[in-house]
Amino acid sequence: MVSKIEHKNRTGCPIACSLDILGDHWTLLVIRNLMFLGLHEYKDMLQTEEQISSSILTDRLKKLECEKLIASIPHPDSKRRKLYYLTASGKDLIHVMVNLVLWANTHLSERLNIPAEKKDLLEKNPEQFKTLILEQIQKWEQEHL
Amino acid sequence: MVSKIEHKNRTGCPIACSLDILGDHWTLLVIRNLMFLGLHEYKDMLQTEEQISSSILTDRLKKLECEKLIASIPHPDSKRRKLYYLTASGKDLIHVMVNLVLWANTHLSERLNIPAEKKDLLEKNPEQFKTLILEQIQKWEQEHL
DNA sequence: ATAATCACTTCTATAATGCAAGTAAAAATA
DNA sequence: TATTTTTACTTGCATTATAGAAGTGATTAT
Repeated sequence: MVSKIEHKNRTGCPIACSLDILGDHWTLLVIRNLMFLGLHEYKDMLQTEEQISSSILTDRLKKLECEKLIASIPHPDSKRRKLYYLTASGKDLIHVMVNLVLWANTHLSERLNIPAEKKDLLEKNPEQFKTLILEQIQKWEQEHL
Repeated sequence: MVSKIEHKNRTGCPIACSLDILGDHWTLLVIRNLMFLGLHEYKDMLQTEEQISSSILTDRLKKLECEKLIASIPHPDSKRRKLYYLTASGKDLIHVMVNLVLWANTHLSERLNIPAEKKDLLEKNPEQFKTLILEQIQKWEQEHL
C-alpha cells in the first residue's frame, strides 16, 4: 500500500523542487541500487555496503513510490516479496546520475573504488555507458514486467 | 578561517561519496546561488526565497570551502564582507545541475516556475545554456579575481 | 559619537535519523 | 502437520540535524 506522504515544495526553483524529492543522504542510493546495481528487492538493498537502516529504506521506497520515480509488483515466487523498478521518470535520472559519477571520478578519485571495467568505459565513452545501463534495465523489464 | 570539519565516506561508491558532500536539502542550493543566480555574498544568499537559516548557511559555506567546491576572498569594499565563488571543482557540477534542471523541467513541470527565457533556451539547446552560464561565471571572475 | 550592517555564533525546540528489537504473514523444513 | 526461517516491514528510543530567534563584536555609515 502506498499511503500518501504530503509533499512540500519550498519554491518553484527546479533545483529546490528536485532537492525536496532527492536531496538527502539515502534517496539517490536507492536509485543507484535499481539503476546501476540491479537490486530490485528490499532485502538486497538492506545488504549493500552503505548499511542503510530498515526504517530509512522503508521510508525512502515509500516516498519514491509516492513521487512515481519507482513502482513495484509482487514477486512471482512469493506473495510477501516485492520487485521494485524504475519508472520512466526514475530512469530519466540516468543523466543526473552518470554526471554525478563523472564528477566524482574527476574530483573525488582518491576516495573512490570503481570497478576498472566500468571506470574505463565511463571515462572513454559516457554515452555508451548510459546506453549499456539502459539496455540492462530494459532487459530486466522484459524478463519481469 | 576554514576550520576543518571531519569528513566521513561511507564507501568507495561514487554516488555515495558525492552524497556525503552534496546530499542534503541545502548544499546544492548554495551551488545554485553561485552558479545560476550570481549571488556571491552571505547576505544575498540569506535572502533567497527558500529562506535558509543563518546557521545552516554558515555551516554549508564552511563545508563547501573545506571540500574546495567553493573559495572566498575579502570583499574589496569592506573588510568584514566576503565574496564566495566556485572553484574548478564546483563549476564542474554544472553538468549535474543542468541535468537536474532538465529532469525537473520534464517531470516536475507543474511545480516549477522557471523564467520563460531561460526555459526556452534550456529546452531548445541545453549545451548553449551551459555555455552561457559558464561565460557569466568567467565574466564575474575577470571582474573580481 | 551613534546607529546600522555584516558575518557569523549561541540557544532552544522540533524533526529526522540510526539502531535494536519486535511483529505478522508466508514459505521452507522436519 | 508442526516448527523454523524469511521477509517486509513497524515500533520505541537515543542521537543528530535543522529552524528560528536572539545575541555578538567588529566594521562602516551617518
